[in-house]
Amino acid sequence: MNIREQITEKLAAVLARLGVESPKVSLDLTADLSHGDYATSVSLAYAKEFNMAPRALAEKIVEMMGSIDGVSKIDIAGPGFINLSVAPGLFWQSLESGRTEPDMWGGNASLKGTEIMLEYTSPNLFKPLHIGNLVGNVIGESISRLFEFSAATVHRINYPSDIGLTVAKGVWGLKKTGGDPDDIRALGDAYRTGNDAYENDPAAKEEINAINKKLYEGTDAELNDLRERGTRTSRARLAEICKTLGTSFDTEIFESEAGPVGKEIVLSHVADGIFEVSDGATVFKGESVGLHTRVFLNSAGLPTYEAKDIGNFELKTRTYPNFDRSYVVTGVEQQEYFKVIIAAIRAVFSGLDGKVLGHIATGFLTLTTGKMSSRKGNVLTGEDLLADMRAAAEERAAESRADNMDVLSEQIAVAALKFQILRGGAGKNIVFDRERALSFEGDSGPYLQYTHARTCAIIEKAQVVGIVSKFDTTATASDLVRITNRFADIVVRAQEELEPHLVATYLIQLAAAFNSWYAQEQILDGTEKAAHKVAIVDIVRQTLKNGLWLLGIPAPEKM
RNA sequence: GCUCUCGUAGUUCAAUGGAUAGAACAAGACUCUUCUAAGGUCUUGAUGUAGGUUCGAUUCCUACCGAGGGCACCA
Repeated sequence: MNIREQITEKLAAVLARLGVESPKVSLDLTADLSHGDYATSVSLAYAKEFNMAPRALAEKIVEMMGSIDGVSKIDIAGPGFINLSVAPGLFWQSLESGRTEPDMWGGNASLKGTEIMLEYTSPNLFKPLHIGNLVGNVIGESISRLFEFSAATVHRINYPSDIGLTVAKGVWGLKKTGGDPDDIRALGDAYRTGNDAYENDPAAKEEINAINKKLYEGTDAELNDLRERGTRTSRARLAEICKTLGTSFDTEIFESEAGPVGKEIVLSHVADGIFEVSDGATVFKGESVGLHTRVFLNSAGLPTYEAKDIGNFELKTRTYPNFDRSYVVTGVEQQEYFKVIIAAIRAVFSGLDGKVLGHIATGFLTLTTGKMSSRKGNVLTGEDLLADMRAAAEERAAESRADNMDVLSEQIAVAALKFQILRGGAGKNIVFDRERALSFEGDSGPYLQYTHARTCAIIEKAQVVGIVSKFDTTATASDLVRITNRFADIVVRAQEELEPHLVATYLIQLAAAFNSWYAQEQILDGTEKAAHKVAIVDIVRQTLKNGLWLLGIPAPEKM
């Protein structure tokens, strides 16, 4: 039992003795370190129930709690908060455990034995990676890692669209341009050609619709071949980008597979009334559960996106029948859509009681200025954005100490991009400021990387000088040490709330505290205190490293 | 029309119903003969409006104003 649980339990016991039935105990990390490490407002919350002044109740609670092992100080402050300070010895003990098992530092086992399916990224093949897909990838990957850091088994699932209008536009474009379907550039040009034609040329629109139909039927060998090859090319490109971004999927489910499966399931649940036929279409009436009606099979009998998602779910559960939770990460615009889909899934599939089915919404990414540096002058793609970051990073990387400039500039670019996406709440829209992201200053991914690289440099130098790092367990705990030790608490909350930004803001706080300390303190000062200070640097280094990993941001050792 | 998000310094973001609403950027002033200045130190500056619930509201409720999304055969 950790200190937090001990305090919570003791508080609950005291309240119970005072006569509160099933007391609610809040125990928070203090916002201000001068208030101690943990604070509770129970005395304010229960003051009225006891008809006592909050401070008087606080005094009574504190008196009844007596002393707690590992708590060095209990204060009553302000209107009646009870502030608790953790004994320094406990910090050193905790931080030391982080140095003994560095990869586990900050992690927990709260989801041990839990199997989680997480679907994210889900791009349209034949089309360059959209910014929305990129945002989904970044957030999905980070949430995956948060789960893994709580000892869950995570299955990363990609659900690419390999059939439908987008593909038809690309295939039409390939025929028109005569482009090589094995060449990613030709494929991009073909898609753009098809997309423009679809919007501006009515005749072409009809041809594309016809191609779409034929592709669904799968009867035209030439079209099938173009689709096949284009899909392969596009997937290869996607794999490269995912590698850069640090994602590796366990399973891919294609829209073309999900369609027929979903259609069959929908048809088999018309008789039992889950789906009904309305105006020739097969629909799910969401109104009964406060939602809206959606079409699952259109009047031509073809599966819509809705039915495909039913099929997708079926295919996922065939692969991972023992899952406990299933999440899909997509843009907020699909929030209402997924409420209906989840309701339909719960109606259709049995055995889902007690299982979590969730939709994680990500905000839109827009740019501050109207000027986008799109390569082709129209829409800024996820790839363009990454390339932009990369170009700027190369300039900085050239002045660095890194051994491999190419690797470093890519790492910096990924950090800059991901941090911008992960610094705010997951469902909030992201206003991407290119100038700021490219400056690599202030609160940013590269700032965190730089701080990490700085800690690495100190550790390396300490080794050269021959210092054996070791905590002085009699020392008092500085703010930096106390902040560092909060890592595990932050991780738990971020995982429970599915909010990577809690980790991001925490790391900024940690890095700022470290850099401030670093500026005042000579670490390798030649005294016996150096061993202690190096140990602190080492655990800060590990915290930054593990925290960056949670965000999916690489942590280079030299910059 | 119905419905879901969201309105916090000039800008971009924080604040699990709690203490003095935190950062960063921008502006200005300092700071590298000392372990990485992508750093550090200091100064200025904000809760859309009106009510309500509460010991306490940026947070919860209602209305209004403003921005964006969704609402049947597209994905």
